[in-house]
Amino acid sequence: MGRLTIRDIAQKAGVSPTAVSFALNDRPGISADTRRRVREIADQLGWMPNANARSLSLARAGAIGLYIAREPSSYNTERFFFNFLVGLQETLARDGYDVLFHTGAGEEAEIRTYRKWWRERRIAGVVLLDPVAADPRVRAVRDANIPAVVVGARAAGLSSIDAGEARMVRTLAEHLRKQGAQSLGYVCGLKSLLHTKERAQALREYAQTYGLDLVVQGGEDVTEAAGRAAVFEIFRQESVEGLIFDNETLTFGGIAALQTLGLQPGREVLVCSCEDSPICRIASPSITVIDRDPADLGALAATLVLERAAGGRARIAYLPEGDLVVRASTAGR
Amino acid sequence: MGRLTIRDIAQKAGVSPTAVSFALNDRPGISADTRRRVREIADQLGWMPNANARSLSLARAGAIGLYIAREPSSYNTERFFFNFLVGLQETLARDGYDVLFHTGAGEEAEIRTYRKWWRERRIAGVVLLDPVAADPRVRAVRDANIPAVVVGARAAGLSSIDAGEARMVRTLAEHLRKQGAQSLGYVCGLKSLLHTKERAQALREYAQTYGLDLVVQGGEDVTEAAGRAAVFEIFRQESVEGLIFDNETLTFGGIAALQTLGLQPGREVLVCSCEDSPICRIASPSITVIDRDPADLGALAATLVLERAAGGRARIAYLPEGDLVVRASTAGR
DNA sequence: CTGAAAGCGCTTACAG
DNA sequence: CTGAAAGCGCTTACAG
Repeated sequence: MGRLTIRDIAQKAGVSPTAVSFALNDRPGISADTRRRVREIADQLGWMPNANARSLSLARAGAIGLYIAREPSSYNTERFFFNFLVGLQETLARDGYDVLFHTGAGEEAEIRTYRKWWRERRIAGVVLLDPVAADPRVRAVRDANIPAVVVGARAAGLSSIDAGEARMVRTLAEHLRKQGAQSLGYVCGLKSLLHTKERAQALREYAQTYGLDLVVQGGEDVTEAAGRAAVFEIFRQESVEGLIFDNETLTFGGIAALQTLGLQPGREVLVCSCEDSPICRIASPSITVIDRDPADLGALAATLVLERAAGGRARIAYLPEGDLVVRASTAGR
Repeated sequence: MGRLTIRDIAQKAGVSPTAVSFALNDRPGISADTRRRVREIADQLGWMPNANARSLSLARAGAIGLYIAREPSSYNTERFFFNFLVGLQETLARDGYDVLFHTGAGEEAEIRTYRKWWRERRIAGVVLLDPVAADPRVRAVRDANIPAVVVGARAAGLSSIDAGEARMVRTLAEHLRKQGAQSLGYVCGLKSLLHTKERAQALREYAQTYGLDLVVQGGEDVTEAAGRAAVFEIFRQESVEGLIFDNETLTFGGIAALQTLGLQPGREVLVCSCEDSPICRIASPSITVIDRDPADLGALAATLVLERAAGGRARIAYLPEGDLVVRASTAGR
């Protein structure tokens, strides 16, 4: 049974390969009886269509590309990427698509990879993560006509997901203010990322509206060392009463810094994170967060990119707002 | 240029498609001049071989399957799976292979998926994670003749990786004993997993050799709640001086429990984890661990499965021993 | 309702 | 050194 093909089934059923193909693909023009017989034989023999032959005939690529162009240090702790990948994969699978997943060095390699995948007819589209200003990837995929969805930024001609960054940090800032913080610090991860800029901008507007002080720090890295350094830097200049961190890794670095400075997180300085993770529940103090499952974002990205690959118009989708989960780190002053 | 093929290049170069194929694949029988001209035209036109046509012709599957059959709760915090995946992918890529990655429900679905992938000629082999006793997957892949590597257990006829579990927990136990612990607790994750059994067995032997007390707890789950519950259970029965946790998630749950019990981790009770993660560095107390990068394990798995897929004999590989990283959580009694 | 034939884009013996 | 032909395993107009 090494090389089981449609011909073998045809022979055994006493019909032509064409008939087998039609029967197995539920196309009209086959008698119910023949259809059933063919099906039974195929099942019994354990036949499954050769994926390459099928894709070649149909001129259909069976995967969506996902390329993560970050240093390992920046996804070591964050649960984001893996959960995103899982959500993406599971939703793609419902339509019979797989994810073609690579990690590697920056932008140029990423663009080269997309082009290669596309020309080799391996992908039906791509999902772009971590958009930056004037993102060269956007132009590259548009020029190459690769269906794409951008996660977290709009781009003319491509589908995109608005993850509600501004709204999210506003929710956190509002919470901190109501808990008594009159001055805020925002510790960001990579300032080249658009979502970082959006968050900073939204916080500036919020601070202005309510007459709060705001200082923005960090932006070079997403390690805990970066979080720690940012907090030291903030408190070298002035004393803030509430801190917002881009993710859990930065948050834990920041908390360590506060403790070194002799400031009690959760009372003297309120702390919250834009990214949840189980570790935020069990840390002490436990961390106030916005609860969004990256898998939902991945699922939404899957839906959008498949729509686009199927010829649908580019559109913007909105990620539902996450819940504010209040924990000990913002217990109050 | 929508559908660029070998014929187009042939036409432009004034040779036959055969010649193009030979030139591009570095096969003998083509003049150096023709070869160069064909290459130039292909590059200039941006031609890349259609992956499906190529695989179909060569009867070569271009991917290795990886299926993770765990609940999301058990990979949320652990960095293991994602880092393993990255290491696997990067090493496979060097030989032009991709990883076909799925997550999903248990055993039966996993086996069904392997069979399907194999019959569809999508994979050249599989990597089996989380082996259990009398693992039905081992039999399934062996019966189906699917080249496979088992990560963490030996299986006749399949390649496997010995990750040195026994040695690792012995190193930790030795460290705890030297820091003054006379009684040990081992908090395991899923007791169905073989590596859990190996660790427990090695610890029992070690305890016997040195006349230490040993209690084994947990085994139902790998959440922080499970870690907490296990520690409460241990101290309800007796008082141990050193604790070994299967991973960082359990560790943090256990630390929370110790604090609730009024026991100071790192002094009254020494704590260490079999799995490192950046969070272990910045927690307080920071956690003593064995430092092994799951990406290395993934890379080794890639090497083994490709060897096997290429017709090599099944063999056992040994993961190099990780370093003991001593931190505050075992400062001493 | 069914079959013979061509095609998807490659690779590879087989003649020249 | 080079080309015409067959084949990989499917799908799909096109005749009957």
